[in-house]
Amino acid sequence: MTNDDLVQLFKAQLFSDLPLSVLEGLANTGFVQSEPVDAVLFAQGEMPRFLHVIFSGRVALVGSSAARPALHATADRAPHHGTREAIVEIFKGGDVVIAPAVILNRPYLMSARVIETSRIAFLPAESIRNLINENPGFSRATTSMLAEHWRLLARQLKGQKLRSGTERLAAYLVSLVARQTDVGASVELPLDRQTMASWLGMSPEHLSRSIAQLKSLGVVVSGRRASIGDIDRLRAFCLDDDLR
Amino acid sequence: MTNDDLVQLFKAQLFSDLPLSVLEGLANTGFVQSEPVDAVLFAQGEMPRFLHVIFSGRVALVGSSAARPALHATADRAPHHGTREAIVEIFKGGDVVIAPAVILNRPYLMSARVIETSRIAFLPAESIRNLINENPGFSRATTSMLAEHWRLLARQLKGQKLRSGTERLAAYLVSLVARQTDVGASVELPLDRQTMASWLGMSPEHLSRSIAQLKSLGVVVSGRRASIGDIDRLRAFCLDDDLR
DNA sequence: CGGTTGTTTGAGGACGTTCAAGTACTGTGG
DNA sequence: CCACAGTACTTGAACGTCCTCAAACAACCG
Repeated sequence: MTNDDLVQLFKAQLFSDLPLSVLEGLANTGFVQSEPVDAVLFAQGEMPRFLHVIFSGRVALVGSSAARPALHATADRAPHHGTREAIVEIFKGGDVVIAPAVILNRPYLMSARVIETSRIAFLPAESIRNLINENPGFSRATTSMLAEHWRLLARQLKGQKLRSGTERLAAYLVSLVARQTDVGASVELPLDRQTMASWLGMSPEHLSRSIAQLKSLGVVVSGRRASIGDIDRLRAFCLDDDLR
Repeated sequence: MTNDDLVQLFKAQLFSDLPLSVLEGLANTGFVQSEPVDAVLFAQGEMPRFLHVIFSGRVALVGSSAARPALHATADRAPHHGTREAIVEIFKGGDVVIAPAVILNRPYLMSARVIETSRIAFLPAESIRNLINENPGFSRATTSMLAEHWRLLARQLKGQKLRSGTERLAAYLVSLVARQTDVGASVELPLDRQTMASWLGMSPEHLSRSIAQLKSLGVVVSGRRASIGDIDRLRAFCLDDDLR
């Protein structure tokens, strides 16, 4: 691992309180690698071997299951794909990809797939578990991170249960704007439509129509740019009681 | 807090590694109380004042939002309720009710409502945060607990995104059977239909119909008893790849 | 026994998906 | 630069799922 990599690692929230010597020790047990789109970091059911720290790019957590056996079993008419998939979470630079499985040393509940070329550090699961046991500061940092992540998921689940598809899209746009520092109206969408649809929990077609619907609220989306006429109207529409 | 309460506290996973003296200290900062059905432990948006440990009974985490403003604004026809609600998680004896907000000292994302008369310990948030900082063992225990909880939610979210309502019901029944030690066919449903429906993310009416659908798979539900003819068939139906 | 509450059933409608076709957008080789 | 894929996105129509509203039952409690 180069010195530059060490700096990157340091920048990740989780490691930023670690004394340099400890961080170096940790870094030496791992390695850094570039991963192309569609690379699979790990698959649902596998035992975790590494904790993945994303330096740049984006990685999606994907849940999948076999396509349904059909209630009124109509013979074996195998459809073209055979699996249903849904993106459950998306991680980006500075994030750590699912500590829970690593910490508990239990099989992954989901797969991780690179959706934007990424540089990723692979830290051996064992090193991480040891560090948690031996370094109280790191243990506390982990606690905070997990608590944050829990809240992310909880917010997701809440949205999934009580917002419609179009409302979720609106909420997503609002969250993008919030993250941007630039004042107002125009945001860059970091995801393509397919990914976005899966992440928002709807079909790509429906996403398209949802976008069309939001036009009546002054939102225009074209390619990867979204311009928002009146953010407050959007906020009202998606029932944004989002708490930090 | 009585001695008996102390034992109960000790039984909760989270505290079972704590030295008795420390546990006593913690217990002395808090109190125990019985709460009737419909009691609200805390509301969405509030700052956490206590960590709640459930000794017995059941508590639901409820997300809520104002009812939608309607896209094609058809005047102000206020419906009878005005809020949409969804149960996001259900906790029972031995569980700790949402550590994340307490740990991070941030407003609750959801409300907690008692759905079955409960005995609950209230431990001051401040005591918990101090304990995490001062006691590495407790910090580690917290880490494990949060990791577990993350996985619970992740499983939920996954199910929500790629299972149909009826499939979720089937999965729920399967999970109930798994938890039971008694061999086979009959399970007691711990929730009433309303709560169950909300928890499974559907309307009570739809739950009713889903139950009816499962009859063709050999499941008979009547009142609070469900008898399952062939568990493996159920498992297959709901695409049960559930990993522990 | 009537009132209250909780579950079921039925009909109609909203939301969302699928399949199929059409329309950009991209890069490639001529 | 243009024609040509190939891919992504949009649009349309038909269907399914799930929700709402209203009414019928059922069970419980005074």
